[in-house]
Amino acid sequence: MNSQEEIDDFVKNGYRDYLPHLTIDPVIFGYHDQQLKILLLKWIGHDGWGLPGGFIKRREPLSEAAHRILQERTGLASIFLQQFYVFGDSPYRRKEQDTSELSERYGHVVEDSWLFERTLSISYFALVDYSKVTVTSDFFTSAHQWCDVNEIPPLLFDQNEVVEKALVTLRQQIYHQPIGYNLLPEKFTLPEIHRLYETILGKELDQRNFSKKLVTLGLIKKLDEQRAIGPHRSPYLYQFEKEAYEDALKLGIVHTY
Amino acid sequence: MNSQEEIDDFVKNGYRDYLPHLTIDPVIFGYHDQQLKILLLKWIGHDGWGLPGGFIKRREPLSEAAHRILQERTGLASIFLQQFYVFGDSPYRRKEQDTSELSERYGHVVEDSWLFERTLSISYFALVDYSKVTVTSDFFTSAHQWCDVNEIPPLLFDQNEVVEKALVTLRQQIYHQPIGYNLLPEKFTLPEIHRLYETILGKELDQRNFSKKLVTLGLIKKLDEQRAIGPHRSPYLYQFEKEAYEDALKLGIVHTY
DNA sequence: GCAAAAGTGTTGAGAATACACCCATGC
DNA sequence: GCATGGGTGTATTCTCAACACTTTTGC
Repeated sequence: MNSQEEIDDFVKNGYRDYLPHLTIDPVIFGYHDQQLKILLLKWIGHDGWGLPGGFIKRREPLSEAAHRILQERTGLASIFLQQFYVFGDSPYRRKEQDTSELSERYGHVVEDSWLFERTLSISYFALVDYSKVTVTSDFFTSAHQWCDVNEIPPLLFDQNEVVEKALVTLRQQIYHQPIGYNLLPEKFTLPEIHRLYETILGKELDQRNFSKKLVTLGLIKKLDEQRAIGPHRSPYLYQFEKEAYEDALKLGIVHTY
Repeated sequence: MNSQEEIDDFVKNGYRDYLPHLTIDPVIFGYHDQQLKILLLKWIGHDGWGLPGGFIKRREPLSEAAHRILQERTGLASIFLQQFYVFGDSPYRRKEQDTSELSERYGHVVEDSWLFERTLSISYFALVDYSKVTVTSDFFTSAHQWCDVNEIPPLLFDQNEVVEKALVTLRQQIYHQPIGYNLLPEKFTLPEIHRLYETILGKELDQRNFSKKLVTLGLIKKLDEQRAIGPHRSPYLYQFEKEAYEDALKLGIVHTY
């Protein structure tokens, strides 16, 4: 959607293809090299940064919409993506915010559009390796950044609360969901997954206890291979045991953090 | 909303007051006398039973809408009510189901209405004392029942899945949320809360370990009073410590079940 | 005194925590 | 041989689970 006609049609008639009043706003966590960041976009018509987002097609299953929106924005498919809350306590319309920049870029004044209606936000969070992502911009977004989770600026609407809740949920589920799948190579070392968990949880984890726990729970499996990493001892390689995560989730096994 | 004009206006023009494509469908758990039930309604136009539900007003905060719908249906306010999931993977319209009974009761054929559009369901669960509830019917519902959670019949759409997920969530949160507040008197006995937890969890809990746990966690506090209960030893009274529940939730303290 | 319900403590097993030294590799 | 990072075991504490008898009350 980049030509002037397409945008024109979307602003005027998009509600024919998409459900109004509802957006999917994923908090996309990106991990790389011991840094945990989230993807923020600069939306036209707003000064600050905000979450990516998109609309649901009229006949599109919700979870499909979430994956589509993520893929359109990041190019990534088959990603861990989970719904965690609906934010809908703000009854205001977008129009009551600022529409002048949209009007300016759009070429003429936008008086009314389904885009300005009140929206409820169905929030998902996802985990990606941000070094592998090429963020796609569109007409409505003028910039993007990967922002460290400890340095989130004030965001649009109630989105700081959204991000906070996403982070809490992610941390709660880290031992129940196969969160590392997209962030580590298929075969990885203990130090790698250790750093990943420390980064996501934002605190230190005892090296020996950590590996004991993951192996005892059966979440990972030691392989009979090592990786050469230069002038140091060669670490063993491990693999995820996906079934164990699923069992853990079903049985409600719970761990301390 | 019971007069013919009101219903007429709602069917034709309700979308002016309410957001289309979205319903709030609370799973209302009712506890009384060691029984855990859910409220089911018979909706016109459908053979089977279904969950209660309602629409969100255009300028109404989401959580307010949830409480309003619960109150309209049960008469109860200030109830424990929590959002737990959005179900939206079915892309079908209601119209593709059966509208003949609505047409029949409505007096003439209903060809098209915003009511038949595809809806996503924002699901909440609530806990009430069903002996204190007077269920309110309306034009669209012809009967209601409190149905034991172990004997749920096939429900409309994907609502069996909704109920199942509500029950799992309730059981997971029973030690984190002040779930007993509306179900027990302000001062209650250990056997009372013990029976409540056993009923909700659907299994026996060791009497001694159970009370130790609740007291150790600081969730309840022993009072210096007893209650006379006839020809038996008088049990002590206890009170909830609401702050402890809130701390438990924040700190992510976790228990086995 | 008897029937019915409430109250109370201990033990053993398993899990979580805290903690420090030796090993492998490439230069 | 040395610098760097990886690997490994044990002792202590705490939490969970299992388990049975005595006390109170009203009749």
